[in-house]
Amino acid sequence: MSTATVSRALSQPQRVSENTRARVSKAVDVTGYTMNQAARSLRQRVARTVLVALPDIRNPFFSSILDAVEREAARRGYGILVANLYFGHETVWRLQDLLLSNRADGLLLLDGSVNPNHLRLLTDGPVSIPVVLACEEVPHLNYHKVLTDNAVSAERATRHLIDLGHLDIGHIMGPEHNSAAQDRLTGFTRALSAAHLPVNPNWLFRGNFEMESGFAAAARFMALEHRPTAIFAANDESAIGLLSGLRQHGLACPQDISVVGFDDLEVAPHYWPPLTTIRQPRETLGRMAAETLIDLIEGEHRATTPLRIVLSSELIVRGSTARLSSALSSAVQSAI
Amino acid sequence: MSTATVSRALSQPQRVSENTRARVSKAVDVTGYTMNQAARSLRQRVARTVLVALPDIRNPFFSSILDAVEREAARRGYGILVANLYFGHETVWRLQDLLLSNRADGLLLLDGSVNPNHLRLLTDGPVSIPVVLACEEVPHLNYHKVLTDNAVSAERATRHLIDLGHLDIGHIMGPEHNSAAQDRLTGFTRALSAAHLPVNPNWLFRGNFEMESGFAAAARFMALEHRPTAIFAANDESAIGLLSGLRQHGLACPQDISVVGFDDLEVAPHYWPPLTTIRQPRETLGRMAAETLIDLIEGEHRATTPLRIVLSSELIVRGSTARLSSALSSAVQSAI
DNA sequence: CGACGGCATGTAATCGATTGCATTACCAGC
DNA sequence: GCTGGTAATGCAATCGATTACATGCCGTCG
Repeated sequence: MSTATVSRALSQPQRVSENTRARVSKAVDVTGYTMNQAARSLRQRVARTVLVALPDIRNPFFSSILDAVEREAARRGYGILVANLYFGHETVWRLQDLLLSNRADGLLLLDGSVNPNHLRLLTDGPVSIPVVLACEEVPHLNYHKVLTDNAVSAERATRHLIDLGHLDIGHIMGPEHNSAAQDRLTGFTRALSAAHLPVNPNWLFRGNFEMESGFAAAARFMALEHRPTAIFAANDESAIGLLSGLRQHGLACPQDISVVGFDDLEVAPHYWPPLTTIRQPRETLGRMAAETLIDLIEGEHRATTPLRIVLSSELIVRGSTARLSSALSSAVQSAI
Repeated sequence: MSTATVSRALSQPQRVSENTRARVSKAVDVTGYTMNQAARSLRQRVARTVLVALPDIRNPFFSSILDAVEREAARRGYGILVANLYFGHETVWRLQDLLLSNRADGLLLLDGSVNPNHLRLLTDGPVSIPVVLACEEVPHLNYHKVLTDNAVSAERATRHLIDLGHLDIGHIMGPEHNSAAQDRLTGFTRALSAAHLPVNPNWLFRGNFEMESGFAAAARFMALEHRPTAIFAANDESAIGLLSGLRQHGLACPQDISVVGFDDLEVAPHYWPPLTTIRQPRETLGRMAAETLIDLIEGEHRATTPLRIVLSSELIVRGSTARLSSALSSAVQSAI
């Protein structure tokens, strides 16, 4: 039997006779044969691997998306190669190398902080590499995207604070060049405007999505002469850092201050106080992003206009937010 | 110029003349050439990729190790392929496939729950695959290992509780077939024995390293007639779940109960109360594991007896443990 | 009966980089 | 000027699976 027949028996069983198929699969069992992937990749010019680039793999938010991506990829016979970009501080060159050298067939980018021009080299170069953006957008790039509606969700979270009677509301922002952070800020200001509340620039704290930045914001918060009674944090980690910092300064949540987070980390319901937050459909997001990318690699959406899949998220009300007690409302105080 | 010369210019620059080297690197710049990794892998029979198999990538403990591994691997020109084993529930077959099909050159196994016999097929088969175990041991396997001393650390953590005057100490265990969990249990009982304290089987709560299992343990804890005054949890996640559950039942930490965790997750210092815990050198562990594996792949430690690198960890005392107030000591109570 | 279509299989080229061996070029020493 | 040695380069085989094309076989239909 020729190698060609064996190859066909394994990859296109319907192309060979019943008999041959049986003989081949028996031989495979006996010898423990496994196909050499390098040879196949070389010939087919395809790696059956996707490159996942994320801002910070240690962050459980991203790693649980990665988990979903891995599962979906495995289901479709793909492996995943992981690259950590450290919030865009790592360059895209390394990615380019991995992609052009035929180690990966496409890029799933979870980091909105990368340089759009560098990224464009990947898709607009001599060979156009399939790219899907997930979680975060990269400005001015018209790629396939799978996102949650950050602005709407942020607006929702902020309105929740307003509904509880809060009039003085601050925000812990994410990293400056991060689209998700920008969208959440947009939603935040939109909610305030809709309620005819001013946006006080002193109450916008720059953060970077990490716990320490929330913790640091607490010190700046305490230094304020006039403090907000509620804070919308751009993610759960900053919310937790903030709460930890405020507690050190003797402020109690939710009695003295209400805090809303974003992401619904695993720890959110078990934190004290349990965190009111926005739950993103992480599993779905990862799965759909992987699906979209693999479809793209296999030539599905090539011709169509870029997809933009927006998933909706959910406000989970827990213990870190409470109705404003009138004694604390500075607005009320000043009205008296 | 022949392709052979170009190949040599790129991979063994000292083998070609100054002049050729310059011409090649110029041409590379101009054309944006990147080597086809599949072709190289095929010829050299090497993938320059390591497979990292871990129990749960969503767990920040593992993902931060993964981060360190990725960094070290990248430094040495290797990519990483990630496989999630879900605490050994996924079989080793998929790994075997990846390894034998030349997609990865070696296995870094962070999961001690896999079936040792299946694993042995990888190393004792016709082709022996380099394997390094990290974090967790697999029983009866004499491979290279990079570990923290779980037993000693657990003993240390437990002794801390004893030193605070606690006499009734419980333990939230990890998954049954997990070596790290077993070692931590061993350390726990060793510390009790050394202090001539009995190990009360009612105070050993089976967990699985996840938050929910700690939370569930809280209910069983509350149902006890005679309750311990301190708990050593096999990891921070179970500690946090436990604390969350106990709080729901009205118990305050550390006034009513002291809790020690293990791992020093990022959230540990920001939890309430801040968690007393064991800090493992995660970065170092990941880096050394990757180093060892890549050395092994490149033929370094092949002949030598398996390395066993044990890293020491550190007790971090924070707010979740306190001296036993005599009013609460059941031992004291019964003595009255 | 002969032609033709469809199926199963074999033959050989192909993917792109590496590498053993052969060849050429160049230099030093006699 | 010739020889021996070394350095630089070229030639061609090689890795293992895939696949275009060719071949052979069988059954059907005009």
